[in-house]
Amino acid sequence: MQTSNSIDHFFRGAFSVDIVLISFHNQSLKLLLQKKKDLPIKEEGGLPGNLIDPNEDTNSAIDNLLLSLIGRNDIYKKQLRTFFELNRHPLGRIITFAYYGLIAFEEVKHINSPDLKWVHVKNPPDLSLDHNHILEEVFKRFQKGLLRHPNVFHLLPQKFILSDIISIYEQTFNQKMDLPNFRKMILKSGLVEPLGEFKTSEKNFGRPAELFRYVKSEDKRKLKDKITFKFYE
Amino acid sequence: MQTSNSIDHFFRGAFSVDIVLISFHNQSLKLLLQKKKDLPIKEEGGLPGNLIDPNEDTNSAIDNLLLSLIGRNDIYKKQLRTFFELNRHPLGRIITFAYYGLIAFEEVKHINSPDLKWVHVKNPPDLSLDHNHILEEVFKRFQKGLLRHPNVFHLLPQKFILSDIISIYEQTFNQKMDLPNFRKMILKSGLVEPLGEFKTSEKNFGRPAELFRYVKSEDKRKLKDKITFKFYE
DNA sequence: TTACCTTAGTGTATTTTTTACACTTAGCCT
DNA sequence: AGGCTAAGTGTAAAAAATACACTAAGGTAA
Repeated sequence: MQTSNSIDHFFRGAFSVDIVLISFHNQSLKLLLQKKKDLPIKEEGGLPGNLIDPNEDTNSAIDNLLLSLIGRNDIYKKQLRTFFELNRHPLGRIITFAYYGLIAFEEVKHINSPDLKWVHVKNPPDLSLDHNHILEEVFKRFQKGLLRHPNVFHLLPQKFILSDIISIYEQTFNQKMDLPNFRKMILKSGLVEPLGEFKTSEKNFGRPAELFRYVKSEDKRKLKDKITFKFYE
Repeated sequence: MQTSNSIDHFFRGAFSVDIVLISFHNQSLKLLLQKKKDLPIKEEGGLPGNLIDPNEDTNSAIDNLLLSLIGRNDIYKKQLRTFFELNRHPLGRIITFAYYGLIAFEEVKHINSPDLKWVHVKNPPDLSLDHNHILEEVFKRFQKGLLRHPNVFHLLPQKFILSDIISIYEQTFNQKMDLPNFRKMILKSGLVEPLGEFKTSEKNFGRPAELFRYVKSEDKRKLKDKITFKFYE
């Protein structure tokens, strides 16, 4: 601790928010990237982000960022951790709050800015600053989230088919799942409800799949410790 | 984003580290508190902490803090999250990195500073700033850690008895555990090894318990998804 | 010495959950 | 009609979690 006349010395840091926005489209997990012109950065851009005004609340900073990106901020989002390495930013000591957000692609498919681009989450280009590192870390948390919480549903439209869920899990964890057993599990969990409507696949073959909707459980607490997907191999 | 001539505006924040240091002594979970004189604070003190120099790495800040508190920094510790509410600190915008550390009591029982005090972790006094809130959050993470990782062992001496483990879990989760089944579980996990030595309880009655030691598993990865203690009632 | 209290530790039968995998169904295509 | 594909059902076996009776090793007190 310092005496009060040197205390100003400590107030020389800045904050930012960055978001890993994930969506699911065409059977693949997407990530939103943004080109930035006003920083010494790589061509491809990086994670969307903004500096935070010292008088601005962090939550309002992420809300404003989302608003500017996709026109809304009522999506599923979560602050994951802070990146604070001393030299992560060329402008000085900037620590960043990394968020991730999940959104159904149909909600954002209209956005059309030359600065924004969806890429496959599993092989992103070189990103600016330490954003590849941030992405990596956040992706791990995304994985954990999928294992312990009913987060998939934020990536799916209102009406979805069970094999979309399976597809997301298989992609996220790079593993094949056993269809019959997954089905029983998800059905037994009470998280989904069949709608009696069916949908033929885009490829136009195979048995049409039934559509389901997500049922929010009254008892989230129980859920958290109950949902434990397990994979083999 | 701002133009470069106004960028200084953003560099007005400070950082600190705070630690929730937990130990286990006399069948109860303890927490280390520190009295601070140089801040507008409550009598009882708060979590031990320090401001971080803008040029100092966060990890080195926590290491130095630990060194000053207990004379060593090679203990189990983990950065949990950042607390960043706008008005959490009267001196200005200070965000804090909250760590927790686990240590066997015998390693720290010698420390004897008038500023430091161990209290029962479950009913702490009023702490300065938002430290009660931080403690609450960190304690939740401590609980999760106990469920998913072999963290108990950091609270125990080299040689311990199985009922100490049980005691820690029962206290942490406020629940009675089934001794016989717990035993099978922990034994099957391969995390402990019997030493053939025995210890009569302090109360001097009941069958003497066997001493065990912790065996670090080669395969931590498997552990993480394997250990899932469950409680009843 | 014996009866009895306390805590440590074992054994086992039952229930529940997980896993493996064969089989059926519903569509389209040729 | 036969074959392909993907959706969906059924079931049996294996593994894990749970309940709980019982044995063991001390101490204390009559």
